[in-house]
Amino acid sequence: MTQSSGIDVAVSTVILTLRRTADGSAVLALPLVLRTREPFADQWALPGGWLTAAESPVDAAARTLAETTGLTPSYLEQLYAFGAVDRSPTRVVSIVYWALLRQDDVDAQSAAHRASGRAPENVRWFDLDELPPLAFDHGKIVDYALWRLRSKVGYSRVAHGFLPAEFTLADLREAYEAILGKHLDPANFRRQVESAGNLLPTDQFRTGSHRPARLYRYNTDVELADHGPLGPEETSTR
Amino acid sequence: MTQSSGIDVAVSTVILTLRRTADGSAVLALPLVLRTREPFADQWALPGGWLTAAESPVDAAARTLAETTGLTPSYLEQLYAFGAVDRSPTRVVSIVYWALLRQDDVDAQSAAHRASGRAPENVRWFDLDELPPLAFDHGKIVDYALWRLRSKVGYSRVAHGFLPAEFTLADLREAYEAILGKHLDPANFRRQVESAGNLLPTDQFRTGSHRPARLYRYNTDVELADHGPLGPEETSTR
DNA sequence: TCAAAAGTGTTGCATCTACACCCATGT
DNA sequence: ACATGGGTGTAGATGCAACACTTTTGA
Repeated sequence: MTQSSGIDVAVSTVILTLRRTADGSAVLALPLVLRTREPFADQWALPGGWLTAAESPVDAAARTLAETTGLTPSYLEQLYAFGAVDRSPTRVVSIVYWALLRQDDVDAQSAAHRASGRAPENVRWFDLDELPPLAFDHGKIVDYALWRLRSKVGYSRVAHGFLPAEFTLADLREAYEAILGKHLDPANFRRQVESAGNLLPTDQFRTGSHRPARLYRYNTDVELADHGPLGPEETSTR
Repeated sequence: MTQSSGIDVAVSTVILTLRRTADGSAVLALPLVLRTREPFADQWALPGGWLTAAESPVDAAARTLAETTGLTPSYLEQLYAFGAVDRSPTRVVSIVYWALLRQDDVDAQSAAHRASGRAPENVRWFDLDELPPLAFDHGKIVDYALWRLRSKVGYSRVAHGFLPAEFTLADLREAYEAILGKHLDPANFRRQVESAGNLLPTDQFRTGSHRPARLYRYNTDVELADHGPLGPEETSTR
């Protein structure tokens, strides 16, 4: 016997990464799924699925994320539980997560998909400034995820979730600039992140353009984000 | 036909207020409900109930809050959706809210209950430092609610949710001190809240002790808290 | 007149911002 | 050699913590 009969529980995820554009700049991008059935057939929606009896919401988010992109996120956190009565023709409560993917992971996976010819047909990546109209209340949900990302980038290390293991300060600054949508002073940016103490300088340098830039790693002793007393069971970082 | 069969959706709320202790200081307090049936019979738990098909989660939170305390909250916001498989013997996803009640509202309601003799038998208010062991994962949930309150008091006006319409700066500072658990410099506190521009001075003064203190009101043009792009449908303030 | 809280002034320290400047490399 | 991004130095503005000080009331 169920106590809240007639209410289904779904899990969806706003999956964000940085895409390198043709002109060399970086923009936020996310994958959407083309719906094949009603309601909202033939419209784009966030990846997700029903919560099953045997898995926790965060596991369901990771599972549907893997099914959509073939990848494991570098950051995954609950965003909000949406449950307005009229948000879907049937009564659905959606527990929504937001995730960050590493740029290089996405590139590798895209290349593998192209090579094998087995890329999922109904999944497409969209730049954030070219989003189509979304099914359900998913447009509002994406806005909220971006707001959370922008709020959190100021006081935590979430921006690192977009970058590979080793990166230059210019890479990191570019991620911040793409998230915040404004330019940052390279000199001041350097001092800020250095004094935060989360970065470990390596002996490697990236060459190729002009003066070589030192490569840094994360100090993995420090968590990617402060998630309060909930701990890593509820907010996964890699 | 349900898609996520066997999963029930519950709504619970961490309801916080400031209690005036015998020695004149202020402490955080919250109401708990003594469970009458299994699981966790005879243990204290957060107020709540099942989400019904016809109401949104925030409405359900406001409803169960009214049933428990007879009151309307001055602040109500979603905290987190808890859904670990093993958090209850049956599969339950709990959408948890946190709410603030005005001190004077609680006092008035308590007096009314005492006068009428109809106070709910199985509801009791506990000071935060004297909480009993809680049912389910509700102890962890209370910890998280406190963490959110303490994080949010720094950059928003949530502390005002504890106070009546007119209050002195000492009242407001006392609320901050109870939330943060430390003393604040009265001079610097005054300058901070004055420069924030959220307070409207009145012509009234509170007399009785020593030098009379000016009474202030909230500037209701400014929302109690910045809740991002979700808007007041999802986060209610009064 | 004295204790205590209300309210104001001031100083010093830390941080942020803007921008000038030097460094090292590919072309 | 020079353009370009990497990296350092520094002066001014801003914000905050600490604390001395004045004001106003009740007792």
